[in-house]
Amino acid sequence: MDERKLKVLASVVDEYIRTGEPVGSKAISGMLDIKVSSATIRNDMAVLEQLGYLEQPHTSAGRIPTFAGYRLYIDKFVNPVRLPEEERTRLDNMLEENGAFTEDAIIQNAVTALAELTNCTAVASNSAPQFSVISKVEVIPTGKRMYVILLITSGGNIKNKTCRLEFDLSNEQLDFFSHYVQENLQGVSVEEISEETFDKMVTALGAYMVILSPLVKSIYELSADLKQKSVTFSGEENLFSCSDLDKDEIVRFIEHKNELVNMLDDTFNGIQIKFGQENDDFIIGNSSMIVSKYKKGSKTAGSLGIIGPMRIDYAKIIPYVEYFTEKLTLLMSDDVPDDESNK
Amino acid sequence: MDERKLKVLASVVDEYIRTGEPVGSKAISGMLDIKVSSATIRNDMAVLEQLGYLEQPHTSAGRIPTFAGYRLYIDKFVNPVRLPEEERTRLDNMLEENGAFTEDAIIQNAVTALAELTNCTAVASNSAPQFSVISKVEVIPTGKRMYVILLITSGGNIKNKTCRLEFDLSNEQLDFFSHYVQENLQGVSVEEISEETFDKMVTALGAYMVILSPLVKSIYELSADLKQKSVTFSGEENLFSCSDLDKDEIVRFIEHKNELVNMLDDTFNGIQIKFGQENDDFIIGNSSMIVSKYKKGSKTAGSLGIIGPMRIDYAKIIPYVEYFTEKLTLLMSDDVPDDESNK
DNA sequence: TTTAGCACTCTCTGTCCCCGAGTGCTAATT
DNA sequence: AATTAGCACTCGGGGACAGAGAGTGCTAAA
Repeated sequence: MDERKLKVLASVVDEYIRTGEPVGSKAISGMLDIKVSSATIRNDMAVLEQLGYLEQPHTSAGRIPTFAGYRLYIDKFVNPVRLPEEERTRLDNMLEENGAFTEDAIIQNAVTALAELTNCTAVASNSAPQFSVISKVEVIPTGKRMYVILLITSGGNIKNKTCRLEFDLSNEQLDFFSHYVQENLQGVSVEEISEETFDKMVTALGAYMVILSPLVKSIYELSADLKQKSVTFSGEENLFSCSDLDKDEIVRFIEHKNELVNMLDDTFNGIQIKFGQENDDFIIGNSSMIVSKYKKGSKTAGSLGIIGPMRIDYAKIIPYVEYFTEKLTLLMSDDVPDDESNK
Repeated sequence: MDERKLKVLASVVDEYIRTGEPVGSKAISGMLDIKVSSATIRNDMAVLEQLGYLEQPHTSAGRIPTFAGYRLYIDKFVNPVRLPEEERTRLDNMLEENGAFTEDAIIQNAVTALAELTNCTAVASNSAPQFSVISKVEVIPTGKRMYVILLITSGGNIKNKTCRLEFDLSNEQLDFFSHYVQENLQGVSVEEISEETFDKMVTALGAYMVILSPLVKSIYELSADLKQKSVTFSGEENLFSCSDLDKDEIVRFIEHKNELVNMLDDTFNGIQIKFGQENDDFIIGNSSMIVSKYKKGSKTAGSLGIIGPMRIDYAKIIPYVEYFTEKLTLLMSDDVPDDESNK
């Protein structure tokens, strides 16, 4: 593969990203550093087409990049810049806006910021709660036979659930139950909680289970919630302003957006770029997803990235995604409340 | 206004709702119970146009209803049916799905159900928390200098906020503060909480404020949250499948959906139907909003309804909105946790 | 290997024209 | 006075057609 042919490919992609129109040989010959005629470019483009990097919408039109063309372009020609220092501190501030001390809030901030910065749809998966430790369990009576169960993790995630009992609960019984769950759940990592944990609990509670089962069930559900990967979105509207994307596909995508969880984490480390092929069911054709993973301690805790058109300024966006995931990794690992100093 | 002319108007609206095409005189003459020629209908339609109930997209097309035409049609011809008993119990179940004991959860269920049933976008405003009583305030230490403030209302609304102190807090200080806020906020209605409440608190805490101010600030923010009207949406995607609505307007609407709060409650009691005029900025042209209010006790607590195309089956949807708001009024007023029986 | 030249292809745009649906008006009918 | 039949008219939509323009592939020369 010729040096010049690569440059031609790059120019086609650049120009196509800029204008959205198929690019002709004449336009290219005018913008290359080396001076060659349009006929030469035509020959090169024919070869690039043969190799599968370019295609023609119809005979008398210019060329547009194929998936493979974009891929090669990104590999060879996109050099993400390092964000300048002042931009970094600006982003840091965005992440910590509104006193975001909890993992959820930080991720929410990251997703919101990313959507704003890129004018794309930003998305993050988060299974960090799974790698946290339960730092608090509270059973709070709030009314006649009504209780709120509160679970707080070392990452600052807070989950609550209201439940109603079938029978009255005496203060002693409540104390007994509260102590039991505190003893047996506080300090336990979310990962470790299993069916067994609850089997044990049921056994330990014995005859009390008749009364307490809604409470136990709620705790069970909350802990299941914590184990669940969650997905956060921001800027879904932005998709609609990309003329390249099919509105109906966008709607379908938004309706099924939660199914994205699985594919989000299905990546290697580092920046990943995926294209929306036409045959993928709930992914938008001509869309591009730029994601990277973040960690909590040594474990991958989730992914963060954007979804936009394939015709997008990769060089500008990649650094943002990179920086945010780096930063999330830091914040997840260091900046979480330190639970050994609990009261 | 002639009896027959009214029937003509009704037929035009019916037919236009069914087909989405302008309706001609011939079609009408074939579907009226009285036998009249198309020429007669033409004369009637000309009058109806003069009166502002119908309009013509262009000279050689049929007529379509104007806003006034729809309005008259709804007033005179839409007789909402009473939902059959089995449908009512089905809806009741939808409202209580997933053990929805809290106001928020019930409203969420109502909105979701309404969106599903009608294939429209459902929306609800909720200022019920404002009319509740604070039933619990908890200050929960969760880590080094980290605390969670928890506010629970009699309606079962739960709000929490994590905050970080600048200085260490001793157990005694924490107890003191916890007791102070419990004494002074529990049992107080959310409405009554004001700047004064916090002025008093600041005075009472005196020198402690240096340490405690983040906690006080958090409580302040949480109580402000409770006072705030919130809006809940469901089924935004559904708007996109109405061919009558402009996609760009839908996007603009979704981007600004929170601004709907104000206009939502700006209605009389009972079913209200509003049309999206073209000049309204963030409202979708050709859209129709069917809303009704629900109460908590004697006070209006919010509105519930749907947004869809003007060409919609009013007779079918109105009963749903009516039933849900009736039901919400019941649930808000009776079915909330009863706070005088707190532990 | 590159380039100039040329014939060719295909889309896009505008024009023209006709068809059909629906109208308004007039004159006749009930 | 109200209704109807009849008729000329209007307007949008769709198909056919032509010309312009952009871009190509190929050939032959540099």
